[in-house]
Formats: sequence, C-alpha cells, structure tokens
Amino acid sequence: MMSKYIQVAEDENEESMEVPLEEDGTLLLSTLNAQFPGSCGLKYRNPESGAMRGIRLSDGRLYPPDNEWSNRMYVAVFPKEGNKKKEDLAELSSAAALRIKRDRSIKCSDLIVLGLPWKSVEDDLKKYFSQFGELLMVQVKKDPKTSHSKGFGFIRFADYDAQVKCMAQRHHIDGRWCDVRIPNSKVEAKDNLVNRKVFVGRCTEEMTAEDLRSYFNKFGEVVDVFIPRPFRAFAFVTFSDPEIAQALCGEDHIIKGASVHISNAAPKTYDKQQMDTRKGSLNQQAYSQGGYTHTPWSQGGGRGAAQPHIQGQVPPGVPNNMGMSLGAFQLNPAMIAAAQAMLSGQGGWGPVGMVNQPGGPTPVSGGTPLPPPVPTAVEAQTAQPTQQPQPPQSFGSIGSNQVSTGTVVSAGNNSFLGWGGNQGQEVPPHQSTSPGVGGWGAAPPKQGGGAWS
DNA sequence: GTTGAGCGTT
Repeated sequence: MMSKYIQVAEDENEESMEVPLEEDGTLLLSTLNAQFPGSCGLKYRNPESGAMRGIRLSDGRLYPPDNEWSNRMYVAVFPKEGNKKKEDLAELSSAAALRIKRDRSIKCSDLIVLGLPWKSVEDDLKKYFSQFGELLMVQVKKDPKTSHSKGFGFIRFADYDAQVKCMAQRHHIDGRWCDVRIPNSKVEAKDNLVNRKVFVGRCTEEMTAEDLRSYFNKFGEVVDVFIPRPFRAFAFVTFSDPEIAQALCGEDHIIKGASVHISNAAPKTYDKQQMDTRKGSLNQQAYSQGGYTHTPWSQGGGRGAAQPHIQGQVPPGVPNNMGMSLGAFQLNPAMIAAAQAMLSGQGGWGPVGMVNQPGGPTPVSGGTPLPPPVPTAVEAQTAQPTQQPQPPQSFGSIGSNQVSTGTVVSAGNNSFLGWGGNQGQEVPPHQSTSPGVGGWGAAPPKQGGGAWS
C-alpha cells in the first residue's frame, strides 16, 4: 500500500514536509520543485550502510526505492555548488538560492575602493566593477549633510574569483586611479588567529614543539606551535585552516603515550566585564609571572577578581594542588600564576592583557625581563575575543521601507533575489526575514536616489 | 563652490 504523501526535508536536520505523490506512486520532480525550489532529486539514508541512497529519476519522475516509499524521511538534493551557472541562479529563489548564494560568496568580503573621483556615484562603480563579476553591493560614502562623496566606497562581489581578479589590479575610474582593498575592519577577522589556533591541554614535558607539529600535521598544515616556558602542561597549535582547528576542538588525542585535550584557543563568550578586569592589576601580576590568559574552561566559573586559591577550579591540563596530579610533576609559580590568571575569568589567549590596547598593561620595556609574551604581536592583537568574526546580519532593513539606496544587491536586471531590479521597492516579506545571509550594508534610509535608479 | 589619505552614521 502506497502512502499518498512522503516526508521530504531540505536537510536531514530540518523539519520535513509532506509532498504529494502521483497516482502511480511516483513523485514528480516538478512537485518536489514546487516545495523545494532548485532541488534536482531525492535521497534518503540507508540504515544498513549508513550512507545516503539516491532516488531514481527518470523523465521527471522520482521512483520509490524497491517500489516502496515507506515511512522514511527523504532529503531533497540540490545542485552542487559550481554546477550552477549564474544565470540559473537568478531563476532560483527561496532557501535553495540563499544557500547557493551564500556558498558562492562565503569567502568574499566587502572591499573598499579608495581614491574615487568626487563625482563618481554608485552607478558608476556598478558599471565599472561589473566587469569582474556579479556585484552584491556598491556604496559610495558620502557626507550625510551635503551628500558629497567622500572619495571612497565599498563593493562586494558574489564570487570570490571576481574579488581576486578585481584586487589584482588598479582601477581607472572616471579619470582617477583607484585601489581596491580589504577594509581594515575586516583584516583582523580574516586572519583571525583565534579560529586557527587550538589549545592543547595535558601536555607532558616530553612533548617537543616538533612532536606536536608532526603529530598535528596529519590533520592539516600546522603553521605554528607554541609551548610556554617554563613548562605549563599546555601548548598552542596553529593551523593554516580554521576548519581543521575547529574540527579538532573537544577531542582527546594520544601523543607520546599521553592523552592531550584539544580545545578552542578563544572563549566562546565575551564579557565586557571580564575584559575590563583583564586590563587591571591581575594582568600585571600574571604578566610579571610570564602568565598567559586563557579561559576555554572558565565559563560558568572562575570569573571576577583574582582568586587566592585555585582549588577545585583548575583548568584541564593544569594540575591542581589537590589529588594525585600533584605528584605527576612539579608545580611551579608560573603555573600557579597562569592558572590564577585563567581562573580570573580573562578572555582569550595571548599575553596577559592586550599590549596594544589602550588602558591595558604595558609591556615592560625596561627592568623586569619578561618571557616572550606570544609568538607574534599579530597574535596578541588577533587573539582578542572582540574580534571574532561577526555573524552575517539579516536583511531585515532591506525588506522594510528602509530599502536602501546606494546598496546594490544584484547586478544587472536579473535580480538574484528579486531586489536588484527595482530599487527602492519593497521586497517580498519572505526575503526580508531571511536570516543569516548577507547583510551587506543597508544604506542610510535618508539618502535619496539609489545607485540603480 | 575647496580636498586626495583614509576605512563603513545602520
């Protein structure tokens, strides 16, 4: 007995939807497409093999596996990234389009265009930069009062290769040479070391940097290994690929017969209070001891002012002064200082306090010799929790009557999501509420005359 | 009504 509907979801973890079958028990691809725009097939997880199994498609009909759809959940299949042409993308809508679009532009960032002629307007930029690829956004920064150009602007491409092409050269725009660069505000986030660096706890003294490097190189290119001296039972390993680093977090690995624990080099949450505390005397203390600060384990405990004791709140990898770990190796003052510093709830790795932060502890420039705070100054800066990449903003304002002028969301007339063609018009509601995609610059509501009008 | 290194009123 055939069921008249089958359960289909966009993803295994997503909520499923009932999709109607035909009389003959097949599912029309067109029916599937109606609910899952852009989908090209179906699959389901085979419980025996654990693998996904594809559904036969012939002449626009999807056929039940072994003649029985059964009660299982099916997952819509979408074209792989790259198999789609830009033109085709314009026809897609909804979640499928958003997903592909997001994938395509995942590596793109806003680019600043410097040296624009005063007279250049957003439409000029759009015309010029479209030669490199589809544009998602164009802005010319203006004085809000006079609306005169400030001589620079921002653009964003849909495709990373367009961005690369564009940045590979200078640009002659309306009689002036202009430069396109990654904005300073994005640079830190881009090579945010925190995301690429892991904390390796429970290290033994036998583990050399080379040991760690060769071990972790199995997972991905290791670009740095740092072992604080004197020995403190932890280390940092930095990968070139943040994905690798993140994937390893939470795992235990055996190195030289010992179990090490890998965790994020940055706290997941950032607390202004903690940051302020960090800038205080605590850091001085820890710094003077060569202490590092780090709080991957400190969530939910050990925050606030300096704690006189570290009992019961010793981070993993740092032996406490109770129990058997005391005998494992010697506690030294630096370790205690490090633990104290960590437990004081300071966020982020790096030298204690941000040496480049105003108000932070100043690195001692004379007198007290200090151990090398961090491998590089860049790390010190990028280790700040405040500089975690920002999640994309929603398109909220675009869908409202604040529709931005001066903000391009699509090049040409085949507006990808439907906002490109008619600027200033209202966008369908389902687009205005789409979360987590894009978020490139809703321009000031006051500015009149959009780039595309 | 001017200007020419920079860094984005959300």
